[in-house]
Amino acid sequence: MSADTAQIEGLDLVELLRARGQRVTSQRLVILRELRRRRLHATAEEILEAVRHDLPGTSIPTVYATLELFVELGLARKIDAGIGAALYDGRTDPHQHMVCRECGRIFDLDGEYGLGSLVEAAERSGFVADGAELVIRGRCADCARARVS
Amino acid sequence: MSADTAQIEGLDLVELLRARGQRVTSQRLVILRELRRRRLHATAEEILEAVRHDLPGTSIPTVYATLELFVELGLARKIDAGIGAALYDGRTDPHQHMVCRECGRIFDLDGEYGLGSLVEAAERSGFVADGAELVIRGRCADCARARVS
DNA sequence: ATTGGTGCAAATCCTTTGCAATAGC
DNA sequence: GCTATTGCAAAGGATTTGCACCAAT
Repeated sequence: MSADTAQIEGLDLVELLRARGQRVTSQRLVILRELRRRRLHATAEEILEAVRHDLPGTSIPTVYATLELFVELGLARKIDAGIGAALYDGRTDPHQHMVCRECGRIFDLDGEYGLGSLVEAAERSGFVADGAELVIRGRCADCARARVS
Repeated sequence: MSADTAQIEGLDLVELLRARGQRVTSQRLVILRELRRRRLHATAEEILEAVRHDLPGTSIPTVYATLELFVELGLARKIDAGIGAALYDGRTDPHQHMVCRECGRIFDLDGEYGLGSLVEAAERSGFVADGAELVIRGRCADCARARVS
């Protein structure tokens, strides 16, 4: 992997890895770039597919390991949307998710709103929270419209 | 299955099934009773284990089908806690869940708190919500204590 | 008598593991 | 050179499917 690729594409990642004494590999750089390029959340399989062009021969265990590493590093979120596979999300700012029961698409819901008070209630019970993930289910605007007409 | 079992154990279930033209089977009655007896949420496998005494020969596909039916009927909630298996919860009143990253136990968090405003925000975007499930992750009181000392 | 439910076995899907080869440090 | 990472193949675990039999209506 060339030095300039690292400098252009994955500055924070390189720093984080160095700080932990972990290695900077092309798989890690390319997978992070792909994750960030997407607007929508992706499954490990989708990332593998997308990355195949730049990194032929990449394997699915590597994709899983890399995505889990990113979650640990705070570079990604793992979303359990209740569709078969886990989704990985390059957005790390506070936002939640809406899953359409009909078309299966997943939408972002920006902002924190009242989530804080639930987490506070959790902490009042002695639980030390370090993450909260809300999944709202229902029908997306498109599917709701189609159903009425 | 005897008539009185149905009357004692599963009144609402019987009515719901009749209304939909579905059959009242001993599996459905026993699995619902078991789900309601538990305080903690159970996996399909745990329900199967617990039900084996009253219903020898019950199969895991039946347990899954029955639990999914209950979710559809509003008699149970399915919780995707991010531990391998799905959990089924006989409590249907509003409450959320806390998952301990260390011991893996799952705790109830009662009340609605601010969840409503997030769901309202979802609806403002055109999404028609019919369910919301929050999973808070972190360390439970016991594990947090053990770690400090 | 009909046909919806069930049990069984096997398939499928997602994710993880073991191990030899490779590449980053 | 040392050892973390990788790729491969295979295992593992959860859930679903296909189909013949049974039991509720």
